[in-house]
Amino acid sequence: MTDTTLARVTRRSADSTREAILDAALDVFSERSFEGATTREIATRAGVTQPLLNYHFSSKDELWRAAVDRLFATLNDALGARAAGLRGVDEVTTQKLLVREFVHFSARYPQLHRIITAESKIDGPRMDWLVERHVRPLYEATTAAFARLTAQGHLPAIPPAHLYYLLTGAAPTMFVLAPECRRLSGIDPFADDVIEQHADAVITLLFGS
Amino acid sequence: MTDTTLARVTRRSADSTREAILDAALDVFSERSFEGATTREIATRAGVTQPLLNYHFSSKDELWRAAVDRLFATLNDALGARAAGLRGVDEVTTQKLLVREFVHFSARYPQLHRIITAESKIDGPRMDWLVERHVRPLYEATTAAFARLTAQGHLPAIPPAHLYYLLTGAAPTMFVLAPECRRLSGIDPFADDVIEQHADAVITLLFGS
DNA sequence: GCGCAGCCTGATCGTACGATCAGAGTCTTG
DNA sequence: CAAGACTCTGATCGTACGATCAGGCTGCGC
Repeated sequence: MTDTTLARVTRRSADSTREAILDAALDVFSERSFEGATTREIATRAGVTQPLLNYHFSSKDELWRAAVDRLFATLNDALGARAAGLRGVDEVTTQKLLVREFVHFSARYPQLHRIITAESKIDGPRMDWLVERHVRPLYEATTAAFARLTAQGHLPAIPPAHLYYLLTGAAPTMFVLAPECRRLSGIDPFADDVIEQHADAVITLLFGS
Repeated sequence: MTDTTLARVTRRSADSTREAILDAALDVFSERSFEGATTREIATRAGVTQPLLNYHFSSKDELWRAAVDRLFATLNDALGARAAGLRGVDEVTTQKLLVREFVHFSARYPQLHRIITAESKIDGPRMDWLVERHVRPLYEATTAAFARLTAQGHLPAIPPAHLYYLLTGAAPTMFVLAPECRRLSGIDPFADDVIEQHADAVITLLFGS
């Protein structure tokens, strides 16, 4: 038992270091973009030394991919769990609640949209990877649902691709620009009631109620 | 006359160099963010050598400010001219057309939102400058108009600050993520009819028609 | 047409970047 | 308890950054 415990402690220590690095990497990459982020700042925020990043991840590029992978896994878990709990519910209600979940996730992890925005500006290899590996599945599922809802008259007659970019623009921007928002309006976008109000607003805009 | 002409030619040559540098700077800053943009790449795109940037602009920081100043001047000119042409028209129609103008501007200069997004992520000195100098006047004017239209029942009952971030998120995102959009949907967001369709969509969402 | 001011370039400065490497410390295994 | 693997650090590599500086070129004013 002693051995197992100690083994666990050791392994957990290494794993928690990896997690701390990924947390810090996600923050710094989302704040400074890939080129502007420095491995030294990520290391400092994670409370480790800079060469350790190259020990756990072979390069800055791979660290970025690992951080993004984990973020999208969290998103897919959240949306998947929400959808699983709504089995049998009609599609309009389901989609409204999924949009609400998406707004909440955007508030919890504004890094998602910061990173997508930063990378999608240029047609680089990281954008290739990001779009094909993570964004496309979400895009296909979302636009398919939008097309069905529009056909049923539950959404305005707007092409699905446009609706997709209206949603992915409208939902997270207040949280992505949170420092600006606080300064301009005095509102803290991350307050629970503000998040809820924003989700209401997005749903009202899209579904009309 | 010869003297004047020649003097003008000389001066215009220098001015056009400045303009070329500002054009390139706007592109590179918007693509790579401030830290990720290199003065060498800006110089290359402008067709000049790198030290020339420090000749015309004292530092990378000041070059950034000059490029942003010019961009916001263009935006304010566009919105001002549109509003001036609508004197006497009722406010609902005016605001719809201003939103349309804003969508068109976002398509013409996606750099605006790329830069705002990049800088507003962190509370740095450039964000201070950007918000107080350029964003706040637009925010105040927009939210004031939204409050009036909501009171008159022309906009859904959503707090003006939320409406502001819904608009500034929904309108430009398709153009900001243009490379991604092309890849995901095959649609070129910068095609004239797509821009028009997107403007229609934004207005439909906000005003319900 | 000569000198001078304005526009621009090549060379180079100090600094900070990502990455590498040898080795220290720690814990498991035999 | 000795050997070895895993985790982590300090020192340092070559490179690319922003900025500076001395000097060349062009074209106008005297």
